[in-house]
Amino acid sequence: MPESHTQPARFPVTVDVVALTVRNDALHVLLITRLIEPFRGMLALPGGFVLAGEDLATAASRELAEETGVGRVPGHLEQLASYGPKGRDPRGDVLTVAHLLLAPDFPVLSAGSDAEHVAWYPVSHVLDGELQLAFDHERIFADALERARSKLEYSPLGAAFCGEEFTIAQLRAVYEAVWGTRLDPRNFHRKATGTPGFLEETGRTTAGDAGRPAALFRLAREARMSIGQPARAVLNPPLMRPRE
Amino acid sequence: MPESHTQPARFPVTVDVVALTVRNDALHVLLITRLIEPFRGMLALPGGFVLAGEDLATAASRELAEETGVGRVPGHLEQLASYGPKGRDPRGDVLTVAHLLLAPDFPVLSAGSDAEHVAWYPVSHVLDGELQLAFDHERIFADALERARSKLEYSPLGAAFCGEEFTIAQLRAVYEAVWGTRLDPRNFHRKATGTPGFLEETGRTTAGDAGRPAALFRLAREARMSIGQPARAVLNPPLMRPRE
DNA sequence: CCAAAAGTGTTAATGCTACACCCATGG
DNA sequence: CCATGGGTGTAGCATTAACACTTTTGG
Repeated sequence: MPESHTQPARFPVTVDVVALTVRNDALHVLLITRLIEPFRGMLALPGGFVLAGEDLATAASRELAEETGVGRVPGHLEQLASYGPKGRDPRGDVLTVAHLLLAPDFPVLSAGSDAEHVAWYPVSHVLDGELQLAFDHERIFADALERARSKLEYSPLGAAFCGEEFTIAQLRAVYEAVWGTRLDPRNFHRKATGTPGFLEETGRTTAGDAGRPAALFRLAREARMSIGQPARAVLNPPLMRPRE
Repeated sequence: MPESHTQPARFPVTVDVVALTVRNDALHVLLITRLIEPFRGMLALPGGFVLAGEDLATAASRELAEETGVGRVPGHLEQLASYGPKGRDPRGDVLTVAHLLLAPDFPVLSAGSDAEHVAWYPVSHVLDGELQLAFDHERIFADALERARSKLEYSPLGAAFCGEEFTIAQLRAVYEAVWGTRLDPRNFHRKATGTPGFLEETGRTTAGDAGRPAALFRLAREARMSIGQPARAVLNPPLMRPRE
């Protein structure tokens, strides 16, 4: 970090969050409707300016909490990448540090902070162009989706979409929704339960649904560290998504 | 990117680069010796402030070129992650966007820009604590190393450490240096040459060394896109590093 | 001819895919 | 007792790891 010849410029820095969840077996993304210019009336990723004395992860979860009206945002938050500062905001050069949240479905209290409408939207509607995003958020969203998809292969973070306890079928539904593929239930079951350090049996089972009750699992201790925290538990060999 | 209640703070933004290369079969990292406070006399990653109107990748390669005295920096440059802005620089809150460069061995012209000594250092000396880095650069370095190691598994970027043309043995030496493991030459050869879309035969061979001459290869067209550019060619199935 | 490095063949172990089959529950 | 989903067994295929062996050069 040596000094440059030129005066160091100072930039406004924002955090934007691509929050993903699975509801009704479909992947959804959290979007706000902008009520002010620029891009008034358009959809955008939730986010906001980093305040003085604040860290990136702090800013990201603060903004999310403010805009969704949730006390503490559940799930796994991680940094994605930074974009800019050149030419991505008509008002001037703004650097944004994008983040990725993988979360269980949680209700958003729409009139969160400053009258910006927040809601979950199906990812498919963004991908097929039916919903358009402001700024360069479409690109950030695409990068986030690719990151999420590849994370499921080699990390236990698929479970970040589930609650504390979940069945193998629920976990499989996550993989199918994120990857957009069908997976063989039997082979998935074997792979998920057979991977050391991934899942832990709770001993309890579901009841009330059709068919045989399913055993409930939770993330194993070592894997649980990586939800919300930077630790790196790894699935080895990876759970590979089918190619083309 | 909605407005916050508070006045948006403005931050100085730097780019830091973890430049890696393989020389003498050992992984090396490019470091500068700081000649000014803070951390005067200590080693640090090359980098500097992002200028007004500049993009992150531009700033990173500009700083690298300035500090090494090289016209155009060779190899593959990609963004790693952002750190800060809180509490990482004693002079105040500075956000840094770290980058990763995988490059063939190139000479650094030491009196590059503003009298900061630049040189390649063995990665092992940083890992074992013999060399200590300023700021939070030790952590950034660790993240970069892990990124480089995993990139070799599923991307063709190992070739970014080689020149235009290279033998399979040279490529294998890269993998061994980065991963710190030995690989079976025969199996590596088969895997490297047998992976579709990875390598392309040039038809030419080496001469003058001991033993049978080796065939020279270059990256296949589709894989070459990902050197220096954001494209994502993928090795599938991955070339896995041995675990523990 | 010998040493050295490049490159090929072969075999056993491992992991994955596909699918037959059994298990446990609700209606 | 049947439909529904949970869960296990197993055969065939692909990939890998280990290593014997052949090829092609320089000395």
